[in-house]
Amino acid sequence: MELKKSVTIHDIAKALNINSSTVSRALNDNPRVSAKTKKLVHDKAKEMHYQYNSLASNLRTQKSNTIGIIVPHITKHFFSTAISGIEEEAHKAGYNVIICQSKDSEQLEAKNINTLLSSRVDGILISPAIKTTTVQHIQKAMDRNVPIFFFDRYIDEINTTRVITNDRATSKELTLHLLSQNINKLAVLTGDTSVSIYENRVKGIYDAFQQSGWNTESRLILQQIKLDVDDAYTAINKWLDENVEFDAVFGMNDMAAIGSQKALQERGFRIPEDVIVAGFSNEPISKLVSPPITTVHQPAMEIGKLAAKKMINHIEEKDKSLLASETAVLESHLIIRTSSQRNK
Amino acid sequence: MELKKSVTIHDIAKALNINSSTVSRALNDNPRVSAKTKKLVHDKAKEMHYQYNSLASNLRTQKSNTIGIIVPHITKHFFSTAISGIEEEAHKAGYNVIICQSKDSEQLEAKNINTLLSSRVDGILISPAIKTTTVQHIQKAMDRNVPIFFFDRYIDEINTTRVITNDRATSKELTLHLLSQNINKLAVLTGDTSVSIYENRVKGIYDAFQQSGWNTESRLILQQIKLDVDDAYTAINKWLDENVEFDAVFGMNDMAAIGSQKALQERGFRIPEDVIVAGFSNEPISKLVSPPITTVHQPAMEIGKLAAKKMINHIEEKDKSLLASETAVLESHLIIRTSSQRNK
DNA sequence: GTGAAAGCGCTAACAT
DNA sequence: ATGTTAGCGCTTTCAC
Repeated sequence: MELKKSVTIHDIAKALNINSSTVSRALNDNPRVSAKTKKLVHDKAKEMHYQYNSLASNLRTQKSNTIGIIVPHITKHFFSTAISGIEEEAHKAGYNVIICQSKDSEQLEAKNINTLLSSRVDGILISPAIKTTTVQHIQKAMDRNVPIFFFDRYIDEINTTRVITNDRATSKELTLHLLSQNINKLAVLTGDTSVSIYENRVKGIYDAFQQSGWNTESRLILQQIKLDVDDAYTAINKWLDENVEFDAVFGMNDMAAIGSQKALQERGFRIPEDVIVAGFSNEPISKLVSPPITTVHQPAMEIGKLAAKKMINHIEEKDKSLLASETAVLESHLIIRTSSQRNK
Repeated sequence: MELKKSVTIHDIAKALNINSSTVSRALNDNPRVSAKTKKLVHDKAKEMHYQYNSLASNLRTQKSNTIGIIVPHITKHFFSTAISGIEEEAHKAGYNVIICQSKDSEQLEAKNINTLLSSRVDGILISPAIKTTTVQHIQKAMDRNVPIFFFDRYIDEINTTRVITNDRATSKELTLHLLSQNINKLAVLTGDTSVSIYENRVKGIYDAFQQSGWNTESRLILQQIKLDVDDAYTAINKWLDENVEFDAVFGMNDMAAIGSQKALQERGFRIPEDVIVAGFSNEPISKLVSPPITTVHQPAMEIGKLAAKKMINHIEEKDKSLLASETAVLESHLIIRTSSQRNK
C-alpha cells in the first residue's frame, strides 16, 4: 500500500506557477495579495483537497494555538461544565484545548504538565489536585514562560492569575441561613481542608458563627471525609450510632448532602422537620432528590469562560511586563430549597 | 523583555561537543548509543532544563501521537466517562487527546473534524451529532487516510469500526420486565429516532411487544421529545391533561424518566403502585431519586477504553490492508430498582 | 557508536 | 504584489 503524501502549499504553487510564499499569504488572507490571486489559490486548494498543516505552522511560529487544561476529574459535573466554557471561548479565539485529568494525584499532575509543555501549549489552566505537597511542577511551567492560571481551586504559594468564586462569603451566608432555622447544632462534612475551596468554605462557617455569637465548641461538629454519597452516608450513620446530636447537616458538596439526607431519612428523620440539610455546588441532581436540597450555585461555565478569556488575553498581549497576576472572584449565590426550610 | 529561546538538542550537543543526532538518539534511548554517552546527554539535558519539543518531532515523523475525540456534549455523564476511558488508554500508550464538542450540531462537527485534520491527529473517535444529514465531513477524514471510528452512536452509511452497546437487546429485556409488571399500557418518551441508539432502543421495545403478543396499536404510545427533565415533565403533564391513559413510562434516558416521575408524583400518582417508571443509562442520579429508578447500565468507561485500544492498534498496525472494519458490541445490563417493581 | 546532511510544511524577513 | 531564502527543532538515511 502506497502512502499518498498530502498536498502542500508547494504543490499548489507549482500548479499555479507562483511561489509558495504567495500561496501561504493567500491562504492566510494577507492584504498584500491581490484578490484575483487569492481566488485562484483558494480554488486550486479546494480542487487539490489541500489540508492546512497546523503542525508545520506551529513549529515555525513557535506557537501552538493550544491551551492545556488540567482538572482532577473530567466526570465531575462542575469541571466538565467549566471545561465546556473554556472550550467555547478557546474555539472562538482560534485555540484548541488539550484536556488532562490529574485524578487528584500530584504525580499525574506533574506528568500532565510535562506532556503539555512538550506539546508547547501556549498556556495552562489548572484546578490543582487535592494532595499537592510540592509546587515544583507548577513552577516548572512558569520557569519556561508558559503562563499557568488557576481556576476554582488554587495554590496559595503560587502567585498567578486566579479565577475563583467567593466561597467564603457564600458559605457564611448559607450558614447564617441554617442558623436562622431554629437549630441547635450544626454538623459539617468537609473535604480536605488543605484544598483552597474547602478551607474557604469552612472559614465561612466560622465567620457565620462568630457573627451570630454562637459557640463553635458546643454547637458545631466538623468532620473531614471523602466528599461522595457513600462516605457521607457512612459518616452520618456512624454519628447516629454514637448518639451524636445535631439537627442540621452542611455537606461541602451536593453529593455529601445527598448521602447525608439518605442516611437520615432511612433512620426515620424527616427533612427538614427533624434535621435540615444543605449542600454546595448546585449539581443538577440537587433539585431532583426529595426534598430538593438547599445549595450554592457556582457559575462553572462562567469560571471556565473567564479563565479562558484571561489566558488568551495574556497570551496575545504584546507587552507581558504590564501584566500582573490578578484574582477574579465570581459571585456564587444561595439557592434555598425545601431541605433547609422549616416552618417555624 | 527578551524572549529567552528554549534549549534544543543542538545546544546540548554543543555543550558536550558531540553531534545533535547523537543527542537525539540518546534521548530516544536508541540502542546504538553507548550507555556512557546516554548518561552524559541525560544529565546535561536535565542541567540545561531541556524540554522535548513534540511539535518538531511530529512534523518530522508525520505523526502527532494525538487522538481526536468528538462528542455531542462533554457535560453528559456518559460521555465524560467514556472520554475518561479513552484518555486513560491513550495516555498509557503515549498518546494525547484533543476533545471537541459538536453540541449536536452537524456544522460544528464538520468544523471540529477540520480542526482535527489540520492538527494532524492520528485518528478520530466520534459519537456523531443527532442531526447529521450528510456524511461528507466524515468521509473527508477517511479520504485523507485518517481513521475515524464510532463509539456509542454511529452512522449506518459509514462503514468503519464501531464500539457500541447491545441497546436493542437490553431495551427489549427492559420492556419485557415492564410488561410483566401487570400493566395495561406503556408510554415511551424517545429521542430523535434518526439517531442510531434511540432507533435501536425503540426497535427493542417492538421486539418485546411482538414476543409477548401485545398489540402496539392499543397498548403502546410513543412520543419523541428532547430527552431532558423539563421536556419529559411537560410531555407527561400534557398527556395527563388530555386524559391519555397509561400506567408505565419508559424514558429513553434517565433524565426523561426522572422528569416523568416528578410530573406523575406531583399529580398524585404513586410510583410504582399507580405507574411504573424506567429510564436508560444508569446516571449516578438514577439511584438517588425516590423511588430509585430502574435503568440500564451502559459500560461507558469500557466503551471508551475499547474504542481507544482499537484505534491505537489500528494506527500502529503496520499492514493496514489486513484490517477490516468491525463492530464491537459491549454488554449493557438491566438494573431493576423500586420504580418498576410492583407488589402484585 | 557517532557524524553529516537533508528535509518535514510552513512563515517571514528581505528583496524586487 | 510577488519571489527568494532561511530556518523552526527534530529524525533518519547514509557514511565512516
